[in-house]
Amino acid sequence: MQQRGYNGFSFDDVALLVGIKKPSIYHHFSTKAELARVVAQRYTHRFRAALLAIEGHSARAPERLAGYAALFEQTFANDQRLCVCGMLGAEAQSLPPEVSAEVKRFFEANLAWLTQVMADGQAAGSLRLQPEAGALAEAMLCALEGAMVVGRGLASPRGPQAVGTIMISTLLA
Amino acid sequence: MQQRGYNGFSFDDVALLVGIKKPSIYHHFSTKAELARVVAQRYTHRFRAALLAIEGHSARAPERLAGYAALFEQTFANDQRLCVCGMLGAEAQSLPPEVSAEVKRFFEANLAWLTQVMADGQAAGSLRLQPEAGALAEAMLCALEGAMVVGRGLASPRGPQAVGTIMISTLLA
DNA sequence: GTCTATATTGTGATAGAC
DNA sequence: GTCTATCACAATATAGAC
Repeated sequence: MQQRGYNGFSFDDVALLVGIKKPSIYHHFSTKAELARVVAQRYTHRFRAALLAIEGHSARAPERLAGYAALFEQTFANDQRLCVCGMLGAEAQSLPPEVSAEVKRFFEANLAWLTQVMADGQAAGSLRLQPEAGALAEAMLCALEGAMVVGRGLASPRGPQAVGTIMISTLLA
Repeated sequence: MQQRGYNGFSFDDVALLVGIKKPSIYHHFSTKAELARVVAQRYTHRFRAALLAIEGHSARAPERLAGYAALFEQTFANDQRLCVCGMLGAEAQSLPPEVSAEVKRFFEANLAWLTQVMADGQAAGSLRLQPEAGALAEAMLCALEGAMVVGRGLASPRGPQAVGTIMISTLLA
């Protein structure tokens, strides 16, 4: 899904990848939509865990944002893989509703976390006060998701970390 | 292609859309890859024309950037359509080479134009001097492409114009 | 849990008439 | 330039044996 998208992968691809035959997949997932929904759900769950790890590791907002960008970089550095929900977000209009609903939850969780980080940074004096925290969060998320798409389109090794660094430098107080 | 992506649309969809039968399409495009390549090429060509129009209409960098963001907004406002090359960029790893090559040209042209606008703004004193113009251009492009993906994923009416406005306000001197 | 076999539909593409 | 008819194949999904 990260490499070819929901419409670009088939049960045959999955079967080849995990080493079982195509019909055996149906023992684990009833439909393709259900498989994609679970993948997106797990991805969001692991992403939330990574956000908690950043909070434990970094105290100040700029460092937390750098850690956040590093999450995207780790994904992209692995053969230019896209964020699962970035890829699915682009395909949202041709996705089963239960899958796009999961994608929506991912973005909402990211915006909520980023908004809190931005607000903390503003209160601590490390981040600029304008625009408001929610707007800064939106810009950061869009820039990183976009960096994966553009980096892939350019077939460029330059990934989200580079764009994240640029964004942070414009966000500092 | 803007709504469902390269892997998400078929010749049947196109036939229904333009009102001819599926095989008739082959009189105009020899393969699906060729059709996508031409669509991306035309899109890039029209986008270049729109950039020239912005130059003629706005003189200062901030206004030109607002006009640039408005281009993305116009696309997105029409039923949350994605930038053709943003959609194809996400799918790049499952695209025929001649199509992804066209996508690459689109992003290169955008970065070149944006970099010039940023450099002009820096020289005129309207835009911040750090980071360098090329980095500001990269951030702006990624933020706008990402805004379409995230906006779609969130099923939100909030589009690239809103994110563009946020970006510009962080870029002002 | 995994398999073989198969149903059913969709898809890119071609042949050849008009 | 468009059509009907058709091909070859790939897709999601099911039936039923082991």
